[in-house]
This record gives sequence, structure tokens and C-alpha cells, in this order.
Amino acid sequence: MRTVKLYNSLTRQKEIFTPIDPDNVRLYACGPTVYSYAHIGNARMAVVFDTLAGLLRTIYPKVTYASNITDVDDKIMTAAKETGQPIDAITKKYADIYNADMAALGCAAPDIQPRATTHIPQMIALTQKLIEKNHAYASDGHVLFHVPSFPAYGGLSGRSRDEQIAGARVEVASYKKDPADFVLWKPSKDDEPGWDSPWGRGRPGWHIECSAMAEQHLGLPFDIHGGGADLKFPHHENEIAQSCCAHGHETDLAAFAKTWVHNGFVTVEGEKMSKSIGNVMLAHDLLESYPGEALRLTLLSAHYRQPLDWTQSALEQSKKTLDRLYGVLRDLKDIEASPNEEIPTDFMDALCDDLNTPKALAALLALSKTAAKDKTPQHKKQLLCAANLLGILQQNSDEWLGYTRDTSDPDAAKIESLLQERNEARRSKNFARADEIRAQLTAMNVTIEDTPTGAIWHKSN
RNA sequence: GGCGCGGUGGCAGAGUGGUUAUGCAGCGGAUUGCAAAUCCGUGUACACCGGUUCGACUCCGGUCCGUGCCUCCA
Repeated sequence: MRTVKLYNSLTRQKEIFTPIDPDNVRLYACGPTVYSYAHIGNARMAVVFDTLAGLLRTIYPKVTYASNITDVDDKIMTAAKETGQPIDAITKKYADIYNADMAALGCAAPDIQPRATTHIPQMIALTQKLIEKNHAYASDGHVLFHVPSFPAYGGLSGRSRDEQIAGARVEVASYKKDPADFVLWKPSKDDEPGWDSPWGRGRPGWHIECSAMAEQHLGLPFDIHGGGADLKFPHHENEIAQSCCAHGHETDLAAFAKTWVHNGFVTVEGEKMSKSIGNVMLAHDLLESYPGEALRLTLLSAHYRQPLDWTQSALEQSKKTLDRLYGVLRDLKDIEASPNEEIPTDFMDALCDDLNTPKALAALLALSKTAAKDKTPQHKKQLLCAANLLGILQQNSDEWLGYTRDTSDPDAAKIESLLQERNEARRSKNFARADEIRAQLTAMNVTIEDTPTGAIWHKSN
């Protein structure tokens, strides 16, 4: 059987991935807080873990992929205040948009998409457990995790508690026993969302939800926990602290999740993406002008752990690459893909080596070259299988390339008649007129190709 | 200040102790009335300085530069 190697942030090395239960590989990735449109950084996380889940599915009989939606958070409350909309309206709206946008990027829906607000009792129970075990304390309506009670704290991000305090830029709240302590539960004002709890009406801190939801839906320990690199500290560090301490695994950081996978950051045209610079690229907006597959390919064109600079030219290049691949598929239209064919070894080797998508893509391009030349059912099938694993080439090639005829298009008749006229002109060697017509069609976004069997055209976009 | 990551040909981007990454662009050619599309050919690039080695872009040390995180953040 094939094995996958993954870089484990917890051990800081590439490891051979061995499932805890080979009959059910369990994967959790931290999803978005739904207060706005998903940006290209959110999309990278979704695409990376979708691809990882897909790879694992080709190897193991069952994969359970959970990715949460955070629907209670101070940022959401702020958005509600600013827009005057109710909180649930906002979270529902943006959760739906998130799912639609990620689907457009070729991401399969996670098997489980838990929401924080439907897991409040589990979070309260977990918090109580931590208090019972003296890892947390109630203070001034808050419940805080007491970091000094967990000497192993900091193991994921590799920083000692003292270092954090030295580097802290934030004022220490008075209700904290220790500057590093973090909130498990906090009180809500009357106009804020809240739930009854043993500590009064309040709402959960950010980190506890993932601990509670991962435990409930996947069981502990589970195989892989993922998310953006920036979540390593404090979010993932705190998840580990909560979950390990609640279950008496104070010395074993892997008692929550065995393998930690973090994707790198996305910059935009060389700059950090931020609201103040105004360069936040929203998946939703990009999908207006580019197909989801082009966005997806761009996100997979760098290794997932490397930083990715999002540029217009990278996006154009992805589009071009897809055009060429679809062109190959179009040439193979009449070839029936052979029913069962293995995914090519070098392609799989690349993906299995810590999800090396750029290398896999190179293998796929080599494969497309072979397929275009040999035109065999086997090669076609291999190409389709490999592309499927990357989540590309899922569409009809004619449609992608603009060869399909939309009869409702008001230009269609005009294009046809111009093409006719050009054919006439060419036959009578009136090339000046023929070129004039081509220029006219080019202006209409129509590209002509003269083939041995006659001229064909497609819409260029 | 602390912890981390990275500097590869015009651009994007893998990888390796000694052998072509790949793609885009460019250049040359085939094809075409001219194009388009396609095909063929074409680039000894690995920040700098030392060290280890028969041999380093790849390992070690240092320098410079860029960048991320340090309790809002995918």
C-alpha cells in the first residue's frame, strides 16, 4: 500500500503518515469565522485540505474530514453592529457564500461542518472538566485556562511561557492570574449573544470550540489537524492545552491530534494582504472574472507550506495552462477513456511526498504531452485521474474553450455570416477582405482557427 | 527583543551531494495566403563569504537581504 509523508509541525519533520485507525482517517481543519466574504487566504486553506483529503481518500477506505464554521465571535458582533443586521443573518449569509465559493473552487464539502453555536454544551462541559482538574479557574465572570498548570505549553509553536510574556504587546487583564492565561468563557452583555452557564450568561472563547467539536465528531486522538500557519500560535497551542489537559494527557501533546499541518500565507503582489492596504482579494470577486479552476490551480502552483504571492500574472498563467490542458482533452474527445487505470506513479509520488502539488503538476503536464501524442484510452484515463486529484479539468472541454454554441447569443448569426463571407473571400483569394473580417471578429472577441477541415471559431475571454 | 521561514535562470516554481525539473515569456524553425492553434529546437540559474568533501546550488558556520508569528488574523 502507498504511504503519504507529511510535515508535522508538532515534531518539525516530515513523517510517514500512519493512521490511528486505517479504516477511518480523521482530519480536522480550522475553518473561517463568517463575518465577511472569504479571501484568497481562506481559500488556500480550503483548497489545500480538500486536496489532502482527496489524496487520502484514494489510499484509505474512509476519510472523515471535518472543518468548522465559527459563528460566534467578537468580529461578527462588530459586523452586526456596523450593518445593523442580526447576527444569525450575517453568519448564515456568509457561511452560505463561503460554501458556494469553495465549491466553485472545486472543494468538496467537508464530511462534517460543525458550527460553534450548536456545540455550546460541549464547550461548557469541557470547560468544567478543566476547572475540575485545576487547569482552569473562574474569575470575574470569565473562565480562564491557567497556562502554568501545563508545563508542556508552547510545544507546537516552540516558545516558552517566559518568552511570550516578554514579547507580549497586550496589557494583561486584571482577572488573569498569569499573563499567559487565556479565555475559555467570557461574560456577555445583555445585547450580546450569550448562553447560560455555571458562570453566568456568556459565550465561549475562540479556542475552545475547536477542541470541543473535533473531540465530538472525530474522537481523540485523531489523525491530522490543519489550518493556516498563523493559527499555530495561539489558537492551536491553546487547543492542545485544553484538550490534553481535560483528558489527563499533560505530557503528551499528540494526545489531541497526532499530525499538525499548516499551510503558508498568501501575499498579494508582494504585500501582506490587509484591510488597511486595501488589497484583500476575495474569492467571491475573483470568481467574477476567472473560473474557479484557475484560482484553484494558482493556489496549488506553490507548495502548501511555502508562502504564495497572489499576482495577476500567476492567475493568467494558470488560466493559460488550463486552456492548453483542455485543448488536449478536446483533441481526445473521440477517445473513450479506459475504465480502470492506475493514477500514474510519478504523479502520485509527488503528491504523497508532503503534498508536493507543483511537482505533481509537472508530472501532469508531462502526462498531457504523452496523451496528446499517443491518444490512447489509457493515457486519457490517467490524465483525467491525475487532474481529478488536483480538482482541475472537471468541465467539458468545448465549454471551457468557448466552442459551444449559444443560440440565444445575438452575435451568433452575425458571426456565422461573417465567417461565411470570409470563407468566400479566401476561396477567391481576396485575402485583404478575409483579414478585415477576421479583425472584425477579433474585436467581437471571436478567435478563428483555419483547420484542414475548414474554419472554426470560439469565443475568447 | 523572542521564535520561525525563505533567498534558484526575465518571471513563476520544484528538487538534488556528482546526471534535463516543469510552466510562462523570449529567440530560431516547421506549419499557414497571413494568422491562430499545434509541434520541434533553444537558456550550465541556484544571495555573499568561508569550511567539510574527490566533488556543493544541495551539508556546516558566518554575513547581507526579504518575510511571518509573538494572544484580531487562513
